[in-house]
Amino acid sequence: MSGPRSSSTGAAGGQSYPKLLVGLNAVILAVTRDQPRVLTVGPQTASLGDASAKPVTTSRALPFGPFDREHDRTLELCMREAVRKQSGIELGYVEQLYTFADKGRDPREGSGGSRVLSVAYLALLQEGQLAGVEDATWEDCYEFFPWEDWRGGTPALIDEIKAALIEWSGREEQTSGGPDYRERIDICFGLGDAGWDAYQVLERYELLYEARLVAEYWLDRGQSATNPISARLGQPMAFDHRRILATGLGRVRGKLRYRPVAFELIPDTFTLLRLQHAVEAISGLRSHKQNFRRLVERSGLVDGTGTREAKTGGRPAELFRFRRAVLRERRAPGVATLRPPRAP
Amino acid sequence: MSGPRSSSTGAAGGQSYPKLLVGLNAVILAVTRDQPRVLTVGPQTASLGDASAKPVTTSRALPFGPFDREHDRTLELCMREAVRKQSGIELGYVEQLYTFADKGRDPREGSGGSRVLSVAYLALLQEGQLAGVEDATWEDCYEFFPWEDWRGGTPALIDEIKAALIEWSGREEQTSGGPDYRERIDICFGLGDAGWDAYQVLERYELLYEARLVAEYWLDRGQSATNPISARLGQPMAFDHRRILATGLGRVRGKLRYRPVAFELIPDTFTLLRLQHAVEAISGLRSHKQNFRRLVERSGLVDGTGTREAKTGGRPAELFRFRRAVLRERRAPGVATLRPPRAP
DNA sequence: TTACCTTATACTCATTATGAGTACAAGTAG
DNA sequence: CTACTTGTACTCATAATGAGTATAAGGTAA
Repeated sequence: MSGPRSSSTGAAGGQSYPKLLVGLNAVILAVTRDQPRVLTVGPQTASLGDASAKPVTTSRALPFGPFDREHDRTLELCMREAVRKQSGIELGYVEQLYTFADKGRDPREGSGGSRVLSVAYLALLQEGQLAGVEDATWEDCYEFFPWEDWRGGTPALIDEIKAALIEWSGREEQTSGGPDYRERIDICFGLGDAGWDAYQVLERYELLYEARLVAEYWLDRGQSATNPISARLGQPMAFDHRRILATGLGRVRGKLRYRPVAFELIPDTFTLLRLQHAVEAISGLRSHKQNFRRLVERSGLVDGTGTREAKTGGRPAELFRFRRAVLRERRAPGVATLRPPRAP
Repeated sequence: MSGPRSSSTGAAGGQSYPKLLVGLNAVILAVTRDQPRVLTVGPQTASLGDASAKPVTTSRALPFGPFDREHDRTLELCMREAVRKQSGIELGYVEQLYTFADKGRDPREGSGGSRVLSVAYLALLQEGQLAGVEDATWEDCYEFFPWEDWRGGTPALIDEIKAALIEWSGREEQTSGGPDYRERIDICFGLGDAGWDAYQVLERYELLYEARLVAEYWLDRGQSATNPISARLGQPMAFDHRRILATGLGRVRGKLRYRPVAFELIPDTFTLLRLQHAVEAISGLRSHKQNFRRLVERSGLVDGTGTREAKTGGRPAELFRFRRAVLRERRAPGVATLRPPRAP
């Protein structure tokens, strides 16, 4: 691989701006068969430490592309174009997610000192628009974050994670007299009375990384994980893509609460159960069916179409449609509360 | 001003990444004397259209600096350092805001085709930590967004803005048979039953820009504003900095609702009224004093200190302190509801 | 056909949250 | 003392929420 040449410095307006490499990443989420999916490409060869070492793991990556400052008027357009080229998908709902530029985040930086800055975007795709995926595949989000799926109750993994984290924090405090990791552990994994906060996906991943439990910690250092739990903490992704995915998942979960983004994930016409399942898939939480219905209907976000779904094995459900006009009438609310049921 | 040289293209990992200029911006917010403030530098000379034209207006800019990929491990550290150098301020609470790279957003791009990408950060500063500002000044946020301050009831400006927007949308529809701007106007400025949504600062600014009402629309095109209302729509800022500030203000307002960020704006020890005033300053809305107190106390976010404030012209108020431990106990809530009082 | 399965939808009920007040407490200024 | 200021405690109606029970409307198997 040819290293990037030494960068020149552009002078503009009396300020000097060192140049660096700018790329784009896309976290493209969808829900199919009631599971949350993320579009991935690959397998990527994740190289160890510096670029000269030989590849070790193959893992999936998020779709990415260079930012083409010649042809693209905006970052978002460039990203849409890159995704279309890479996977054949035409994106709908898109928002900017985060910009990543930490040193060492991309092994392709090598030791040449070059730097890769990535602007990550989040996109939501309606089920039914998922055709035409070319060199990409849809993966279950919870393959990468098994501890984030609480739809079947508290995942068994959670206790193991807690134990491993507490053990780690104990060791840390002995050596460095370190900060109170205990508080962070409590907050992230809901040990106190706080309970589980679905929103904090990134905080949890970062804590697991710091605690050296996820595979990426070791991959980034050219080693392999020693702790037996690591193998059970989900698939690693290429580069820092699992961190980016965590950022994206956390973002949608948060937004579900106060913006009607759930409708970006389902077809234009849907039953309330389908809407509910989409929300549950993303949030990783179950909700009370009757109350969910009440919430959605009262919010004025949907219009009944009068038609009903055929052949469902039970009473046929009415089909609804998202009512855009609501945005004008009330403060556009979300359709999720994201609270796990409280203990009795 | 010397134009940037033509950029070279770095090849990494088989991908080619065109280089471009990367800068950082900081939206630094604080509350002093119950007013929301933003730290600005300048005056900047905003040049017209391309770089060769002569400057026309002097306006304030957000603190900025180049991203130094040699010395800075992360974007955030670089930004903290740049702010320290430019203003002497040591930042506390910081979060990444948005990355801006639209073509033409920075006149320094000139016609040479170079491109400036800025990563903007949001920082909140506690009152009392504001000393030592060197080449920078604190400006009232509402100098830039006079229509965003509803603490004294609906601003008179709002009706004028609505009228101007409706007039514009009418003209637009005639010429281009355009989309229904009316709906956007309704949503942004609360014409329907939706009422005012404090959160949508950016959406409103962008609508005003599109409608050619704010000065920047004309400055960006090397002309001066024709509509008489433009002069009353607040101070313009350099480049696209008013848009960045709008993004920042909208972000904090949103976050007030669901995270305890208000405490980042006030001293460690405070009366509830001071907390309330900080929230009101940022949100631009008044709240009911007794209910605000109830909300804050019940949320468990604060601890009384037993001591009380001296010499206040009335009954002395108890001093409180933010209770970090709450983060462990419950889902960390905000201390604002951001609803304007409903009409009776 | 009926019994029984499924899923959908309606309604109830207790608890809590919210918006809008009133009442009273504890200081200062005259 | 009285008037005025700001702080704090309560009340009360209404709305939102969590957790059920009951009933409706389709299927299929005996």
